[in-house]
Amino acid sequence: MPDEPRWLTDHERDAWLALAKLMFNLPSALDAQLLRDNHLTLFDYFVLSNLSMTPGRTMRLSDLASHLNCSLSRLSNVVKRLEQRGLLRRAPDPESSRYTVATLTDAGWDLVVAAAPGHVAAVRDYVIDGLTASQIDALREVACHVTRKISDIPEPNARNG
Amino acid sequence: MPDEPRWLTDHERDAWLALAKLMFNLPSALDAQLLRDNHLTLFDYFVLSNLSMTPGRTMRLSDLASHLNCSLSRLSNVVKRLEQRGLLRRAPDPESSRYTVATLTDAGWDLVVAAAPGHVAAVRDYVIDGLTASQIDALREVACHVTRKISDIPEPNARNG
DNA sequence: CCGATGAAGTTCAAGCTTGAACCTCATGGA
DNA sequence: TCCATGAGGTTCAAGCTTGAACTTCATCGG
Repeated sequence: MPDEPRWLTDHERDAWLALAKLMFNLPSALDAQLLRDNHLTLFDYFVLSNLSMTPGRTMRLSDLASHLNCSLSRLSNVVKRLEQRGLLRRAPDPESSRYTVATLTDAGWDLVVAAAPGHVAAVRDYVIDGLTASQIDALREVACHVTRKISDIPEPNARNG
Repeated sequence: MPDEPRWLTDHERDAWLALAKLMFNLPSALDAQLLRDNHLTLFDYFVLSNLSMTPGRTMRLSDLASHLNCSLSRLSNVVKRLEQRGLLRRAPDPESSRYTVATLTDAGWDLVVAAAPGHVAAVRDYVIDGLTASQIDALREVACHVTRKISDIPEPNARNG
């Protein structure tokens, strides 16, 4: 427990609160568009989209999970539902029967193709359009900084000095 | 349906994917710290923190809900749990019996005071520290831009031109 | 060849969010 | 006075996420 915590300055707090608001509301805004127009959550879309960009439209579930930074448990549930809807198929990996691969079906491909324009338009509308090139640059830098810090997770409370 | 959607450039896509990763993972990282150290979710913390900064430590639920950009239904559930834990109390608003106000208890205040340093340290660690002043500025501008676009929601698909 | 270890994936219970239905209270019109 | 309207809140069912327990498969040591 530190003697005197380093509180945020006004400048920092404004930035943090704005980011927090974004973090709370952007996912549901993007979910809403995809659910309304394509009956997909953003997470579903990312799963299908990742498969669609892979040669063979096929990935191991464990690779997909680390790409998406999600638990295998969550992915397993989502993939099961997507399979029930006929958007992808699961099969044991022919190269090593201890993996499972997911393969996008034609219906899944068609759905990604149909959903992409609306989704990209929403991303443009909510995020990208209206920003200058240097703001987009700064956004990328800041977001990468944050995700790097998060995935490090060396030991949040390490204070052995 | 647009003839040819305006896909993202590489530059734009890098920024968007980084933001998406942040959006998916920062909430759980901050939740994890608060849950581990104070048995609070980030949303719980915001509720208590908002009350703690209000004169009288009291707010109407509907005001709280619009401050937090959340549904009244969600807030009602969360407030019920926080009340069961003795962190706040609900009561009809003395000024107009059709409102309900939530008031932070002493235990709730103590918990916010105890939780704040660790939470701020996590925000610093994951987000603020390591950014330059101009990056913090850009973060605020970009995040405000996004939240403004979201809360507008004039008509996502309006294309009557 | 056999058992131990560990990674990949599934399942289940518990908890949370959402949206719809519902209740209550205040206001406004007849 | 009485009913209609509508905002504030609550509740309930349905769906999703999480973490733990469990199964299966491959690798490694004896």
